[in-house]
Formats: sequence, structure tokens, C-alpha cells
Amino acid sequence: MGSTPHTRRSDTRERIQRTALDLFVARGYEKTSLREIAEQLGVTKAALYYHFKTKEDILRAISDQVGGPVDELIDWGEAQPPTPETKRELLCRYSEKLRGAVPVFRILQENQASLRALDIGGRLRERVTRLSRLMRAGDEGLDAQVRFSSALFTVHFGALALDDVMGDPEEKRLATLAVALEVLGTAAAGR
Amino acid sequence: MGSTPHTRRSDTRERIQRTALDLFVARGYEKTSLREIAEQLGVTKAALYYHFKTKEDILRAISDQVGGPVDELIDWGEAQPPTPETKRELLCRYSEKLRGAVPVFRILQENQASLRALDIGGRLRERVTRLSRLMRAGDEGLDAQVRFSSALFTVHFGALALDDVMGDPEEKRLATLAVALEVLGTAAAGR
Amino acid sequence: MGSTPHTRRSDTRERIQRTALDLFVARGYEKTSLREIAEQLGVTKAALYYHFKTKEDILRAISDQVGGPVDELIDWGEAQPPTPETKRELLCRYSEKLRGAVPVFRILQENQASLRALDIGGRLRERVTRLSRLMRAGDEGLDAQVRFSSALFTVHFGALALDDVMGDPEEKRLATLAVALEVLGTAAAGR
Amino acid sequence: MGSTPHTRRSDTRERIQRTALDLFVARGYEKTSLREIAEQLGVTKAALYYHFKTKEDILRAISDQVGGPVDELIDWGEAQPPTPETKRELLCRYSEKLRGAVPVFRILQENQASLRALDIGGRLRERVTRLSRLMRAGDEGLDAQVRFSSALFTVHFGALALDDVMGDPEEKRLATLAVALEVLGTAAAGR
DNA sequence: CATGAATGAGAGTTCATTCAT
DNA sequence: CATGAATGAACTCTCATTCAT
Repeated sequence: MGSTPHTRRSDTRERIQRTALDLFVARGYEKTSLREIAEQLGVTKAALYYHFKTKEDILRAISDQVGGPVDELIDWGEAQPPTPETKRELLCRYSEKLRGAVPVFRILQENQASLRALDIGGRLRERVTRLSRLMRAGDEGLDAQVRFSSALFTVHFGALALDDVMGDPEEKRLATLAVALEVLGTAAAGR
Repeated sequence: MGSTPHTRRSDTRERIQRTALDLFVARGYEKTSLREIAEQLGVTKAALYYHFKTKEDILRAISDQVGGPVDELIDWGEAQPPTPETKRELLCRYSEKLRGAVPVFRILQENQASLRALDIGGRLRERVTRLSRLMRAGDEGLDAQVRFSSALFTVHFGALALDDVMGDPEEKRLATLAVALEVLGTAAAGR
Repeated sequence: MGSTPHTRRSDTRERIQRTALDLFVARGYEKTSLREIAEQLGVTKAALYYHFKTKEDILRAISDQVGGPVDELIDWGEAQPPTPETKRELLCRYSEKLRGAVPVFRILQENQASLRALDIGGRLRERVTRLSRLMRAGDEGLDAQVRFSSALFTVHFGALALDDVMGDPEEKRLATLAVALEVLGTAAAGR
Repeated sequence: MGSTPHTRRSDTRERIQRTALDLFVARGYEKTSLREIAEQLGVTKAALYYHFKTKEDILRAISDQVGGPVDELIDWGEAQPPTPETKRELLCRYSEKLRGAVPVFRILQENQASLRALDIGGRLRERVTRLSRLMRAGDEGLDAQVRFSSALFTVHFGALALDDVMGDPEEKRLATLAVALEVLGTAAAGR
């Protein structure tokens, strides 16, 4: 009845991305070979190379799914005054970015060592640096710095750790965020 | 003339371990080849095989440097009553184990994806599970669980993140621990 | 409006040939991929296949730019009496064929090993054989044979070697030819 | 009887070199795959990599068989006064270097295009440049330059071309050299 | 005329591992 | 204790080529 008549145009690129994501999550970036990706997809290795220039390029495409949004968030943050309120807002928004992209964050997290040699690793590190600077702005004390890190760890790793635990995802996210804000709050309000 | 008569026993084994640790930290477990380790050490690959059965075995030896102590900690915890005090004590002791073994923890952390296929990964996961159970004992609420995770993240990742930041290590450790205890405290005391 | 009405016939075919020639000279036949040719031309690889059946076919088209003329020269030579004058004339005419087609000769020269497997290589070898026979006709002595070879080397490689040296091309060509004729002359006259 | 008791020590490196030489001559450098070399030798590809770092490295080892001697020759030449006699001597000695190493020179000659990208190509070009400078020293006229080139072509390509022609090799070499000296002689004596 | 998508074959290279000495 | 030599399996990547549209 006209449903997807011949949408074949080229969803292949996206299918590669999806399959690669699954395998990278399950077996790690290094341990996943292009042969595996191709086989699981029912195409040849060469087909992957038609759509992506290198293996790293596939990872990059996946990584960019979250890289872009997070960069926007940081840009926004750098345009705001460095008030406690801004910092709280940053945490909230970061938590939202995490939602729905957990597998991507997990790959970046668990393959950190492999990323180091790749330029993706550099970009990732840059983001962390900029985020750190943002949060520390205006208060360089050790206690404040620890609180910031702790709050960010809570949001970031909380999302990853609680992902495969039963319960309503949104409820878990809000609980996590609440604790993070509490940790941060003391420092930010403490001024 | 009496000091360390023949204590050489197996100098090489330890030198391999140290070199491997350095390289695993710098380039990652997968990306570090036995050739590199051997070259940096000035021996042949075959020599490594005299001291270790496989590459994984080298990693295992490194991992065991922290595995043992942490297992002891967990054993101790499971023998205690599940009071808030016990939980605080666990955090303190875990923080102490971290001190001085940061590179090893870093390897385990950053090569997680690679470890998954190895049995080291299994043991690691088991430790996390047991630790979780310990902390949650007596209070299964979502808020408490989040607080526990958050406190542990703070101690664990705080140690890794603050390692390459200037400042007195012990001071940083105590500040981190203080925040972690604060996060935990509310939940533990909330009973 | 009347000039070159539809003379476009096959502009692309020639552009492919020219681009391929440039790349074959610069990077060698084997090392030049169809992708490179296509990219430099702003078309797709598949487009090349519309105009040429295979990669070898492109090379053949280029090679034929000189193959035809040289074959004519040989045909002419075989129809002449084997006098010294004929041999001198052959050298002169070969020198003229070289002029303006240096890049093509250079490709054939520098990619000899690659050509061996191709049928172009066979044809090339055949030409050399026929030319040799022509020059040796009537005098099979070792000295004469060496002189012939030497004269031909002088004309052939002289054109290639002096190409990227400053100076008036025609002047260089004539100087080269003079030496070649001198070398040949003794033998031819020696009869 | 004591013949070659267990000379196994390691002639493999040399056997690889010999086999590679044969195949490079027969099929060209690019068209010869490491698989072929290994198969013909009855070892694995990996064994080749135990003895040589790259494919290029095998070629380099082969090329160095003539590279060293020729470099010595050039060094010698540069230490002499630029007299006609020196130039004649250079030709004679070059001719002697060629004798017995024809296959190596042939590889370098016929795979020129492939060598260009390799650093072997650079070294080769450098040798040619230095040799050219040597011969031209003291006389920069076009005629002299052409004569020098012609003489060198005669010796160099003569050796390659006459190799697979019947007749006593040494006799052929001397005949070739005689012609080369004659060509050169006029220029050198002409002063 | 030309493209987008894909393929099969094979390349060079690296790795962890083994074993006789 | 340690080495030199070798292997088998796998890897990422490139190439010339095809074909439906």
C-alpha cells in the first residue's frame, strides 16, 4: 500500500553505524573487527570502506552523535556568567544529553585507552577540560573542585551504572541529578 | 657483605611487570605489544614467556596487586554488621587502597572494554557486585542506592582524576573522602 | 554559431587520457589508481569504465600515441634496402618521433616491469626486436651490434635524460642525434 | 664426512634475498607479492618479517649490493682531479661494477617508477646526479654533456641489453666499453 | 553519459605464541 | 634463563571491476 516503496537509496551508512555501535558496546572497539561488522550486516568489508574512510571514521561518526550536542552545551555555558545557577543548569542539561545516548557514552568511557591514540580522544579530552574550567570558574578552592568533580561523576557514571538496573529510567535520572545538585549546591551556595 | 645475598630470586619478573604497567598506562593494554615490552626492557619476547604464560597473565599479575587487598576489604566488610558506620569505614579503607596504586586502577578503568573478554574482567565485575551488595545492605531505596554509587564514584574516580593535578596528594585524598562521606552520610544516617 | 557544432564527440575520453598520462608519469602506472584519475578529473571511477574497458586499456591508448608512428617507421625501414644510409635515416626519424612524445616514452621506459605482464609489453618488445633486426641487417659483427645499440640508446635515453635540463630542446635533440650518428657512422661506413 | 654439519644457523635471510631478486626480475617489484616470495621459499609471510622490516627493506638489501660499490666508486672519483683520464677510468670501473650484478641493475632500471616513492629511489637519483657532476667537471658544453651521457648509456644499458644475447660476456663487455670510451674520448681529448 | 553502491581478491603488516637450542 | 627463528591467524585497507539505475 505504498509503504517504503524503494527506500533503498542508502540507509546502509546508518546501518553500519548502528551495527558497529552494538558491537563496540558488546566487544570493545579494538576487539571488534571490520570483518565482524560486515558479516553481521551481510555486506563485504569493502562496502564499509565505501561509506567510511577508516575504522576510526566509523567510531568518529558514532562519537559525533554526542560530541555535537555536548559542544553546544559547553558553548552555551561559556556564554553565561559563572554563577552557581549556571553551574546547576549545566549539570541538568548534561544529564539530559546523556539520556538516550548511554551506549555512545559507554563506548567512549570503556575504550578510553584505545581512544588516546586517535584524534577522537583528543577532542574528548578537550571537552572535559573546557567543562572543568567552566565549573571551577570563580572558585578555585580544593573543596569546590572536588565537589564539582564529584557532581559530574555522579551524573556521568550514574547514568552508565544505573542503565542496566531495573526501574523507571527517568525516575533514576532525576534521583541521580538530585544528589549531584546537592553535592554541588553546598559549594556553589557556600561562596 | 651480608645484605641481600641472593635475593635476586626473580628480578626480571618484576621488571617485566613494571615495564608492562608503564606501557599499559601510556598506550593501553591492547595497543601495547609484547614486542614493545621486550624491547623497552632489552630482552626478547621469548624471555617474557619464560616468566609469564600469556600476555593476559602479565596483566593479571598487575591487576592482582590491587585485587588481593580489595578482596580482603570486601571479606572484612561482609563479616561486619551492615551499620552506617561499617559503610563509612568501607569507603575510608577503599580510599586508602587506592592511594599508591592509582596506575593499576587506571589501567583497569581505561581498558574495561578489553578486559571484558578476559577472566580478569569477570573477577573485577564480581568485586563491584559484592561491594554494591555490601553498601546497599539494609536499605534498598533508590535514593540510598544513588548516594552509595555517587560516594563510590567520588572516591574512585576522584583518585584517578585528581592524580595529575598539582597539590599535596594526601590533602586531595582527604578532601575527596570528606565529600564522599558527606554524600553517603545523609543516606546512612537517614535510616 | 557555426564553429565546432557537435565536435564534442568524446571530449572526456581525451581528458581521461591526458590526466592518466600525467599521473602515470608522476606516480607510475601501478601506483596510480583509477580512483586518483577519476578524482583529479572530477568524475566517478565508473565513468572511466564507460570510456575504457580496463585500466590497461587507458595505458594502451596512451601507448598507441607513439606505437602507431613507430610501427610505420619500422614498416618503412623494412621496405628499404639495408644500406648505411637507411640506418642513418632510421635514427633521424626515430629521434623526430621522440620529440613531443617524451612523456609517453618515459612511461613505457620507467614502467617496463609492470608492462611485462600486459600485452602492451609484448608489442613493445616486438618493436625493439624488429628495429634491432633492421639495424643489424648485413653486418652481424659484435662491434657493429654494440654500435647500433649505443646509437639507439643515445637517441632514446638522451631524449628522456635531457628533457628536464635547461636549453633549447631542438638544439639538444640535434646535438644528441649528431653523436648517435657519429657512433653509428663508423660501423655503417666500415662495411 | 663433515660437509655442512648444521649450517642452519641462518642462511634464511640470504635465501629470501635471492628468491626476491629472482621474482623481482621476473615479475617486477610491485607485482611480486610477499606471499609469492614466501611460498616459493617454503616459509610463511611472517618469516619474511622476522628478517626484514618491510617489503621495501628487502629491495633495499638487494639494491645495496650495488649501491655500496658504486658509492665507493663515486667517492674515489670525487677525490681525483677532473682530467679526461679520470673520466675514462670512471667508465671502466663502472663497467666492472656492472659485471656480475646485472640482475640488480635491471631491477633498479625496470622498476624506476615504483622506486620513485621509495627512499631507494632518492638515493639512486643522488648517485646519478653525483656521477653526472663528476663527468661534466671542467667542460660544460652541450656537446660534451651529450657525449658523457651517451657513453654512460652505452656502458649501462649495453650491459643490460647484451646480457641475454649469446656470446662471451667478457668479450661483449669489452666491446661495449670500447665504444663508450670512443664516444667519450673525443670530448675528453677535445678539451 | 554517468553515478552510487557494492564486490572479490588480495595486498602488506602485526600479533601472541611456540620450541629447539 | 634466555634467545633466534618461525608460525598461523587475523587485521586494516586498497584495488580493479561490475551493474542497476
